[in-house]
Amino acid sequence: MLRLTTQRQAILDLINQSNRHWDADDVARALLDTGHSIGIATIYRGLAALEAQGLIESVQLGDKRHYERADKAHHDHMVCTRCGNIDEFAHPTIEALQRAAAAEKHFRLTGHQLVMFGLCARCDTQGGAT
Amino acid sequence: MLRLTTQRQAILDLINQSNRHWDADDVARALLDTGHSIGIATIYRGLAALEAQGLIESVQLGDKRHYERADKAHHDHMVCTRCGNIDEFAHPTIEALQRAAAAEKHFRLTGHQLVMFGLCARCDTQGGAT
DNA sequence: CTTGATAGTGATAATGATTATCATTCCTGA
DNA sequence: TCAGGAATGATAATCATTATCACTATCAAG
Ligand SMILES: [Mn+2]
Ligand SMILES: [Mn+2]
Ligand SMILES: [Zn+2]
Ligand SMILES: [Zn+2]
Repeated sequence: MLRLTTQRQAILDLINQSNRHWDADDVARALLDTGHSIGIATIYRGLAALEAQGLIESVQLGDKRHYERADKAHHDHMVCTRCGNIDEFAHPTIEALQRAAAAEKHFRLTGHQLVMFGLCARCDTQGGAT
Repeated sequence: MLRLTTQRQAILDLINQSNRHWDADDVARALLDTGHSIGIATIYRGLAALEAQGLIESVQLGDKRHYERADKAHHDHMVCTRCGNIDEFAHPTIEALQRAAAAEKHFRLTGHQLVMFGLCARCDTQGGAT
């Protein structure tokens, strides 16, 4: 049975009280900054345990796994390749077409991941060249 | 300037004469099996160099980068979580809707990656349970 | 044909995110 | 109170990929 320990509660609170996407290191830094003492291994285990319980969700972006609140409707992500910002979008029609594409190939779809890369509005406006 | 050395030619031939997706280790094993002697570092560099020239393309699947021929039209991937098989599909409407979703958020789209996970037709038919 | 500059190779060390170990501590239910 | 499972934290281990570095291949002069 999953124990909601002090450490796990701290991780969960941190994530639930925000609207962003956190990797393990983000969480570690934030908790240390707020006076918590928690080992990095515990953070990894805590994140995995919380996700297994459906209390948080995650996306694999590049080589890092990012965690976010689970109380949001399904959505996909747009990642700014300049500032790293992660925005979200939902598109029911795209989802439906995915199911159709899977069905057409007799593929039993269990999950998907759609990531769009590019420049967020802010980065696009500002720095064009290097 | 890019030199198409013996090693790089071997990598390129291997990939071009196949229809599958190769990670660095796949390439290493295949080349060793056919009598080639090539260091793993050279394979990584060769794959990167060939991709930079547009001679091959790659997809990041999980924690591994997979390379494939570049002479195919754009497509996305469906990965069987049981046997690891990677199938492909193209869906122009999904692509168009992605551009629309990006435009709506004033996001300058430069690339995307759509991966569907599930069971391929064969795995779905056969083993249901473990 | 010698150079010299530059690119490429291969063995191996280093990196960086994540997992595994393991001794220790915390909880919980009998 | 106590035994056993669950969790923690420090640290070692993994694993794909990169970086180093000494050495070799290529090529364009001179
Ligand atoms: Mn999100
Ligand atoms: Mn492909
Ligand atoms: Zn940005
Ligand atoms: Zn399969």
